Amino acid sequence: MELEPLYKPEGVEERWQRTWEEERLYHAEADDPRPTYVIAVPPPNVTGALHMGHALNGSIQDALVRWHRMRDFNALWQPGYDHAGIATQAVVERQLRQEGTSRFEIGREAFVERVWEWLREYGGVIMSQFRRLGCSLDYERERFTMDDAYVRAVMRFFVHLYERGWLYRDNRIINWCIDCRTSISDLEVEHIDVNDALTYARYPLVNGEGSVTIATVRPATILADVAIAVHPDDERYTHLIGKEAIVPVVERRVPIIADERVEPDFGTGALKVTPGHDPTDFEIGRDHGLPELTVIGFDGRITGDVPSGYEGLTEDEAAERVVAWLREHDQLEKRESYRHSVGHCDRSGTRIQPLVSLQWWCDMKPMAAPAIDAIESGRVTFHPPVHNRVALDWLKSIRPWNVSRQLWWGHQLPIWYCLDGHVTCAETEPDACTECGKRELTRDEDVLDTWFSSALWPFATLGWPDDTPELRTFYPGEVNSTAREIIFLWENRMIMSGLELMGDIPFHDVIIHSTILASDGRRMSKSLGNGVDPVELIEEHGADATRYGLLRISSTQDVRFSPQPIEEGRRLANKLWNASRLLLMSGSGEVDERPSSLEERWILARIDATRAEVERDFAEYDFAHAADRLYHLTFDDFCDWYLEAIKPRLGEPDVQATALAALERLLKLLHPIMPHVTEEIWSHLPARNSRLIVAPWPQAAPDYQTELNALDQAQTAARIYRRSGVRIKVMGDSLRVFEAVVRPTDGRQGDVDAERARVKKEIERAERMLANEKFIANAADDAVEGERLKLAQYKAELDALGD
RNA sequence: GGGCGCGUAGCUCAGCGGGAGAGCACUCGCUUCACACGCGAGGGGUCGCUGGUUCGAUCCCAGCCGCGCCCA
Repeated sequence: MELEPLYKPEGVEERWQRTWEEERLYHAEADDPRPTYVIAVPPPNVTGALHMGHALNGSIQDALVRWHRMRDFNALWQPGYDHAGIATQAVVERQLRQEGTSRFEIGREAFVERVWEWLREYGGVIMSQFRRLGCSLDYERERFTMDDAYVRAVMRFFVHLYERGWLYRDNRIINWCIDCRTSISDLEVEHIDVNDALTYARYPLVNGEGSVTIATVRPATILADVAIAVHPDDERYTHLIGKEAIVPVVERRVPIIADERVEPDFGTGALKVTPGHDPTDFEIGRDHGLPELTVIGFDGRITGDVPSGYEGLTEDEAAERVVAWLREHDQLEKRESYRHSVGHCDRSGTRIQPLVSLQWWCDMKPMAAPAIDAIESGRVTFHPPVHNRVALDWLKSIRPWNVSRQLWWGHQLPIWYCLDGHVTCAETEPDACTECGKRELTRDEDVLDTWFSSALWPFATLGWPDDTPELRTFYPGEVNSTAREIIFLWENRMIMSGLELMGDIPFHDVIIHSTILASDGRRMSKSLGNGVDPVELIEEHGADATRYGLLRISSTQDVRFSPQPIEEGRRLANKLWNASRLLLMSGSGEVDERPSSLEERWILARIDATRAEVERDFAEYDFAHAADRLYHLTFDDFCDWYLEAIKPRLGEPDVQATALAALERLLKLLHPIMPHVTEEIWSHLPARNSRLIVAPWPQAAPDYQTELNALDQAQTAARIYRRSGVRIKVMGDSLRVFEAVVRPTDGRQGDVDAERARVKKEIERAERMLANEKFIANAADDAVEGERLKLAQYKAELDALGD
């Protein structure tokens, strides 16, 4: 058989990817009677390209899916995309801008059509990149959150929540992004430290009784002040509670109130209350029945009932004018520099403008309660387990969710208003107002938060709300795997919606994988330009090597990217390839376990022990250790010991057959991590007409377990000989293995005394420990036993050195 | 402000109560008929610092010093 001495993944990998998909080996059927194993891929953004997080997460999920497929599960890995409302709309709006037009000029219908056009041309590249990584997603089942069927599920969900009374329209404070021109949820706000100025302003008390000084980072919002608040226990201000102060510039009389949310240590301890433009102030305002004035509009400019000259200014311009006013009126106490954390839009990076706006809100508390119970009872478990608490903390302090977005791309709210302002909520366009029967209805212009639809992913992709065979077979799934920042955005919401709509959790285990940082220790980001493109890694090293390398570093903590583990994967693929070459080129015709010698029983025992360990690793989602074990099994045990030991007998049919059987076991263990090279080698095995991807995972082989230490003598002899040239006494099979592997040369003179001295030192150490009465008395039994065992081994070694 | 995590070999990281590990890098020796993307040998670490618990601490506890993340 002719095989290249260097394994080249290019071509081979694509060929198997095509074959697997064409032979529908990725596909799962709903009427398959076997137990199911289901993972729904976290739907990537339809506009995006594969990044390192996707690649790692894909490697993790594919390893699990392939492993279960081999273990005879009906394994479904559900693919698809979300529509990424803000991101997609932004891309198309930019295109329109370049054409000199805008969405407002072409209108909503034409705009949405443009988005679809854009998606047809440029959208959805990630699935082809997942294919190139070897991910065995069931591509026939690709779903999109804007599919007609999916839209229907979203509408059903909305109406369901509305009928439950959990959806309501209210003027509340929102996170407004001036660039995206929409509200965003709390979770899409990123807090960044910025340098600001803290302005101390004196507010005179009514009736000339002095003044109270407040500190603010946003002087422009003084225009919307409606109160001064102090902490009820703050003795400096107790005498002021109940009195009134006069807001600068606008000369408004406002009450001085007491509220525990005021931080006495911040600034002067007196807080200007601006419910219209600050989340905490908004809460205080609601509790105290204060008005909610807004003076900054959706364009970020001053608006509303403000003194002349302010309207139309930017916030900074207005702030300057306010400060000038304070200075002129001797009400400016001081300004000092101040560094603090400020909310920014995580898409555009723009500073968030909190403002009060009429939006649709979802009361999350009723849905959070069952989700809390699911996690606390262990029905849903996060891995690593620290994240259980992270998820629970968020659920327990959950706040109303602003679900409407001022966009055109997405799921338009199924809400219609009649001329009298009555609200009709229906899955499809109603004929008339349900309250007054008027037939003239206007649909709410807003669309839903993208995550509102993503929350339905584990069951909407399976056909919900219809009662489909897929839904009955594949829900609930087993696992969801994602990045840390997605815990609240997605995992918690899927758990909530699954429990609410399906009456069951969507999955049992949530894997939170590590974040792969750039080599400088910072997050990979487009703006920093420090990212590494996984597609380039695949092209350079192969998908197998990339998968191996990513899994190898997928520890529980964040890890800096380095190409070394991927190169390690490439070497592993090459090693495996060459080990197979050796066996295949020796002209074997059979694959059968017929172990007759020490080293044959030993390698089968080693492979089987590793099988058990890898199973445990996979079950614990510890892919780094699984990869490491398989690397050392291949290099050290299989190649350096077993293959070297049998080389002199490779011409014997039984030896060949056993070796191929051992190789077959090894290939199976490696397949979930390195599917391509293993399938390629598998295809070269004699009489092969099946595929490794669906080959049965090796069964436990208890027969071999007794041989795990069989090579100890030969290995000890090899270690000593290679280091010092000293040959110790070895007999029987061990001697034969020693000679085959080490190939000792005659006449090499070793320093026996030095070796004896080294072993004696070890013996002394062990004897010293065992002579310590407190050690014997206090240490665990197996610790003591371990020392006795080591002592015995060293004594035997000394004996073999010819004492 | 609240919470979580991390500081172990030059680099990237395992280990987390009983003799300091892996891969890469480095040094030396091998073109041995599967593989030089290989084989063998080796150098290199007061396991952030200071205390404490323990027969025994890289591992547990407390404090400190650095670094990072999440939430508000």
